[in-house]
Amino acid sequence: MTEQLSKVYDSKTVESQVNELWLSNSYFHAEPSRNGQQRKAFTIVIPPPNVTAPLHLGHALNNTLQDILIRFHRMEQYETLWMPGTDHAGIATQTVVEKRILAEEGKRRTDFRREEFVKRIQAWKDEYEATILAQLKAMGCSCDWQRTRFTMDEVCARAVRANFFKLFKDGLIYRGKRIVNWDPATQTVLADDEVEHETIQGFFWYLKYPLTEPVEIDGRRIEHVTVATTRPETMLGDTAVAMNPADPRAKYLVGKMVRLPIVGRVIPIIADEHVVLPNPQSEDEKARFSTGFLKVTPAHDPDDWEIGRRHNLPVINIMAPDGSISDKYGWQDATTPEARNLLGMDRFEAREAVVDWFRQENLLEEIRDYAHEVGHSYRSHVPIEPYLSDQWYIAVKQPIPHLAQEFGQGMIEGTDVPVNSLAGLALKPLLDGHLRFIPERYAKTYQTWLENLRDWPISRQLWWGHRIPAWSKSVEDGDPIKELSDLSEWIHSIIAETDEGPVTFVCVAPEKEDVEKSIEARGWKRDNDVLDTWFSSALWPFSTLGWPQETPELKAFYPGDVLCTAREIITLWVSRMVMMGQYCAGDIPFHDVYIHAMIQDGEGRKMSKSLGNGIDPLIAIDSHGADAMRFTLASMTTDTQDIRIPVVPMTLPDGRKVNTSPKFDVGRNFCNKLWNASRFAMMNIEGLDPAGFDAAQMDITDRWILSRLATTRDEITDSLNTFKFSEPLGQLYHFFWNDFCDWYLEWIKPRMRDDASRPIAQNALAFVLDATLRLLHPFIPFITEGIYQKLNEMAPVRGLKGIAAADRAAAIAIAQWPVSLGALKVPEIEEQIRWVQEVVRAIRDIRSQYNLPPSSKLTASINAPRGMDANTGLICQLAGLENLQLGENLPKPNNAATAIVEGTQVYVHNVIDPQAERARLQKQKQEIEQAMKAVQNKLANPNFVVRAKPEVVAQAREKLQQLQEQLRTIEKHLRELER
RNA sequence: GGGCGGUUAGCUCAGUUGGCCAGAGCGCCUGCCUUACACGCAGGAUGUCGGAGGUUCAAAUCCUCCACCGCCCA
Repeated sequence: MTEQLSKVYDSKTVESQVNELWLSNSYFHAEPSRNGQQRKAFTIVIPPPNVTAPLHLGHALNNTLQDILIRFHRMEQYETLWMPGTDHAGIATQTVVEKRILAEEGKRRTDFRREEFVKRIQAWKDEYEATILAQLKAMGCSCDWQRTRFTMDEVCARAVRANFFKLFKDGLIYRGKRIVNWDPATQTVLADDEVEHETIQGFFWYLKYPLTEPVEIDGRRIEHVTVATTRPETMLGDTAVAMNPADPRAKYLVGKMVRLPIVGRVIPIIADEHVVLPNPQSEDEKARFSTGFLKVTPAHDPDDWEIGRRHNLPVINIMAPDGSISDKYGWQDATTPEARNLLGMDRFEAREAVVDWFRQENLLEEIRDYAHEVGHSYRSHVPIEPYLSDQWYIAVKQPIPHLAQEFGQGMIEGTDVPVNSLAGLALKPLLDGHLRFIPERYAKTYQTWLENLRDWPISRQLWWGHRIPAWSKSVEDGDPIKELSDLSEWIHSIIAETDEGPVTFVCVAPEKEDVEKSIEARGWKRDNDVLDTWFSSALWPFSTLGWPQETPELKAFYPGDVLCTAREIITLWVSRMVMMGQYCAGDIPFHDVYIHAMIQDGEGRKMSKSLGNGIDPLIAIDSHGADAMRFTLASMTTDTQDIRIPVVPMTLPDGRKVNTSPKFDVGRNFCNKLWNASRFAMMNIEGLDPAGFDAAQMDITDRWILSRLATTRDEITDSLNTFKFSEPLGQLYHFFWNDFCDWYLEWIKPRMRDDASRPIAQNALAFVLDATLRLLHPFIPFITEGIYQKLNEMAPVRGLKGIAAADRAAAIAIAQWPVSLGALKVPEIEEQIRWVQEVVRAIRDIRSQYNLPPSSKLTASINAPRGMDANTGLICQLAGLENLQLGENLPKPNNAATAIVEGTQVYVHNVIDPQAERARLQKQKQEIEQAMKAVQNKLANPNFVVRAKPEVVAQAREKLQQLQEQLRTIEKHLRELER
């Protein structure tokens, strides 16, 4: 005798056994050679989690959804690849390691040699990579683990080098001086989208700048102009004061000079339309706060940089990269004692010192409160400093001539984006409908971002990342590139203007270490910076498959199918993958982008470390099971953009305080129910003989459950094909819990004790259980696999001879998705059983209201049309009747409670409580009257009868008729009670 | 500032192109340890569909305005 399922469902045991089974059999390994005429490929690349920290609940959601799609397609017999891996997350990882080393050892990054420090980060990466991969496995993710990649491993590094060289060769990479978003804490530049904007309660300081000579305006003697600023310390770098030419004072002041306080620099007043005219009544806050005079600091403000360029102003950088005031980076006239006093101060210290100085000198006119948005580093969270620096850029709107043939040329209509530019390569597929977002609304985010895209700064002043493969030598005597003529085949060069004068940069082709060595031997120096993390992430869909080599994997699995990610990633990552996919691999990396919701706590707040409201997926798995967590997450996934998961604190046996959520109970209860129903089923299919099945001998409940199964199967298949997750789970929940457990299993019990009906029931039961497990498997893989394995032992063959087949797979993970069971759908049977259920419910209701215990057997009769009497047994069984008569025009016995079920009357005999019965009937009467009133009002409205669709009117009339009939019956019963 | 989303039962959410008395799960109330399951079974109660206008025979659903909450982008 085969051992039955254990009495209690224990998620931990099941999960570890099943993981062992899956991994030892490599069921998730995708093989390019299997992909061919018979099998289509289905590919998803994982959004590689950052090695910065363990996965959180958002990752759990993200990966659950991907796994559902992957398992569904694998069961549909696609050659399915889910490419796993992790991201080095340059700045984020370096920052956490720096923080930890500072906290634990009191050392800073600069106390280490570069290689040493990178080694320390590498160790961190190794630890977290292992943690993350283990977490994914614990969640049941069916990734192709043998292909696990890391954005900085050799394979990915090769792709990065190849792409950089390709871009360089195409002239898309250049060196530029720009005002960048500078993070003084981590001392690196940030891309626009790495800057977080926060509203800060700050001030506008009004500073008086003395004119070198007083000016008379309308008889008033003007000795100074007042500028307003939120960053007073930057005044040290002012090189002009600007005013709007439309300002009436402009004609007197433009061209005059002011003496810059503290520094003593004499700077001009210039006219520029950028300056906002003052207007105290304006809607525009800027106008209300404006004095009409704008201090211009080209080195420390992007707008001022533009003004500076228009007016050819000097650019004076007064800050060191760490944000302190310094005369070592371009500030040459810091000669006054006041100015020298500020050197070395932090920017915020300097701000106070400058304001103090103005106050003491009576040059501080006013201070006004001002709430404004200040950019903060998304990593270090310190305010961003607009900072002038030399960086590497990618030209995203520059046409690429050699791509014109394949992708076309000219501007995309209504934009300034050339079709054959990088931005165009990403935008066009969306406009052409080849790239689709689900939900659709997110396409707009993508589109708007690409249409307004600026060049992409790709260099980062970090040690952790792909070091930029560019070498430089300054252009002192002649052209240094000449000395490399022997290597010209392997290098490309550009000349750029830098702080130190013109410099030649060369980029070396990938895998040419000898060339690198050779040029270094000739005095060329490699760039110290690394590439933006997104540069390597952009290549992920094909770097992981071996690009630039033409590997079998690349041929079989590129382009992929779906990308599943969060919405804040659309611009950072999705767009760049499409861009580079087109540019490098000649096609978009996926055709569907599924954007999932963000998980919030019960109050609608983002889960975060600082709020302490996060839930660790491993805790959820520990307390409820991985399947339960997945079930809950998937069931909450509709197309809204947030999902709220109430968070409650919990203390573990070991004393740790952690968070969990009662929401996971939903999933756990479902799994428990599934386990027990399966256990019950298997107790009853022992000794099942497939040959003993005869479709002709099935009873109506078999036909009904098969029909429901077939319907459910089709609904779920459609839902999954349209990226719905909550809906199919709801359908499965209803089918399994209500149809299968509440009704079918109850009806089947007596048949299992009867030798004649047992073989039929057993086969039907085994088949339905098998199919149900398959349909559930993508959502709750562990438990379904665990039960399936047992089912394979108990009943190795489970087809229904002559009407339905079930393939015999060694594991449900690779078993076939149930094929269409359309022939088993019988609407008339579903309708009949629905009526039976209604009758049973009506009798149970009476039983409950009269407090008749379940053990008491009742007698009932039903006024039913002909043909329903076949089902009396089903009703008796589940309504607890010992006697039931069905017939037309049966009289209502005395002392019977009555119920009306869709035009038929149900009498439960010998219920002797006239008062209670009267109350019941009165209540029903009221309900019916209320409903009638609504319908009558409608029909009384001539406009309704004339204008509404005829079928709607007919429906209403029919409804009214039914209600009238019901009312008459109730009234009759009420009258009878009076006697 | 621009864009997007949300506001439906105590909680978390469904509600297709307007059309039966607005649904589910949890929670709540009543009764049950009915030999698969008390993480269960049976039954029950619960809604001014954020507010105000409008369109329509008919609005949770369409339009306008407002309020509040949230996210993304600058």
